[in-house]
Amino acid sequence: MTSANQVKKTGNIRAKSKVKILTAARTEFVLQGYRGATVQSIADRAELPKANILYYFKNKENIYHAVLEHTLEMWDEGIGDIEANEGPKVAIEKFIAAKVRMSFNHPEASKIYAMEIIQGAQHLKDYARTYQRQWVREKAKLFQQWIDSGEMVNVDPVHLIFLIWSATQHYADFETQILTIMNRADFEEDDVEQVIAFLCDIILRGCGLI
Amino acid sequence: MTSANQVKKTGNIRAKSKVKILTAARTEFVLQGYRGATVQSIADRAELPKANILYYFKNKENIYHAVLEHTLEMWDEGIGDIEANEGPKVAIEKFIAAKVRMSFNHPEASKIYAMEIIQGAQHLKDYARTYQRQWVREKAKLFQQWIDSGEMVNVDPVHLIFLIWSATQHYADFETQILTIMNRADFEEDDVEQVIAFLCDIILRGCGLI
DNA sequence: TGGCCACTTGACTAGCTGGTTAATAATAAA
DNA sequence: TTTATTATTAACCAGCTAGTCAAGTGGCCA
Repeated sequence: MTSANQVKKTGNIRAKSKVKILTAARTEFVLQGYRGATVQSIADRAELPKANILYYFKNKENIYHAVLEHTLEMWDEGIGDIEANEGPKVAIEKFIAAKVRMSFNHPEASKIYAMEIIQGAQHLKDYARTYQRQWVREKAKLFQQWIDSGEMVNVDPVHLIFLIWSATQHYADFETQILTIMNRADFEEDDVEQVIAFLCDIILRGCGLI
Repeated sequence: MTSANQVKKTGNIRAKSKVKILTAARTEFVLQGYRGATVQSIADRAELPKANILYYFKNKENIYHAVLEHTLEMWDEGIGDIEANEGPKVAIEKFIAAKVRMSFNHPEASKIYAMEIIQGAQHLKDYARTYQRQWVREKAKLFQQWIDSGEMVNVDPVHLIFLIWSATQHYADFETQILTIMNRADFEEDDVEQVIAFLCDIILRGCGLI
């Protein structure tokens, strides 16, 4: 009741400020890391006084948790879904395309997630981890069925999932390196589709699906 | 002359202390990031007083640079060499094997490097970047020749290099996630060879080399 | 033995950090 | 308008930060 009223009364200012802060915080955490991003630097980027930041989030860790939670939601959506009834070829194609698009559209989300894992997933909740384990097991079982029925070559399904994750996320996480090597300032529209085409081509052939 | 004398006279203490410090610093930078790793925390891990750390390295940035330089050397060695006269199959096999072994044997080096790139390669020297660009161009040309001579399928050589980098480094950088999903505490001897076999299998087939 | 010089280290400091407070302003409800 | 709630922000603080310094220790060569 109270909270419902609050949403109606003050939801606008609250919601807008929170978005502003979280957007600034996300960038700052990517650029400087958890410890390197200061409340002041987030405030500067959000163009708000520091005390205002701490009015909406009671401390720095809270800001980070909010950013991380949002990131996990995106990861969850972007992971796509490997559906059983489509057969391996279409399923893998869809999966790769979804993950590549995620990487190009939301590189910051991928970067935050990557840094969190690299540093030992200290802030990641247990449920997020066990959830992933279940997801991988479930999808691996699906791949195994396709292998058993001879629809695809015998490759380790779990490592196949790792391969697709790494290859697709790489374009977000290592953006800087890739752009340097390709001698470009930014990615362009075409790049996304080109990467999808390349990865589908080589991985599908690798799975004996071409 | 002076420096040569210094090496003879005091090289042992100096060298030993520096190694001790850099080892502690590498771990601390991976765990906490650049800003999160404090000189005090490095000192504690190295079991030396803080002032002693700053006797050997004049400031924190210097420590980080030394760690980064060492990391780049390893990356350089571990990158293996793609040799022209061996043909694509053997060349790719060797390349994959070298990079996977690097990831399993020196995950911290890979992690430091990854974090540096993700955060925008702020500390990476220009020469390191242009060097990599040249390396990729050179090797891409080699792949292109194999493609032109019909020895392998027509896939984008630059993206192929990215694919191999990402897939191999993933086992170092995302160690935590992979172990969680595989429900294991540590990697074992067999894992290395299994990963090499998996990646060679799928990528070589993807390149039309099996 | 004595003297030189690399090394060691406790004590110190200026500046920044996350976080609090209290006084004020804006907004909305009555 | 009056009143209650939410939002804003300057000023402040205790603790930590990187880095300095100066007084000392210990090894090595003549």
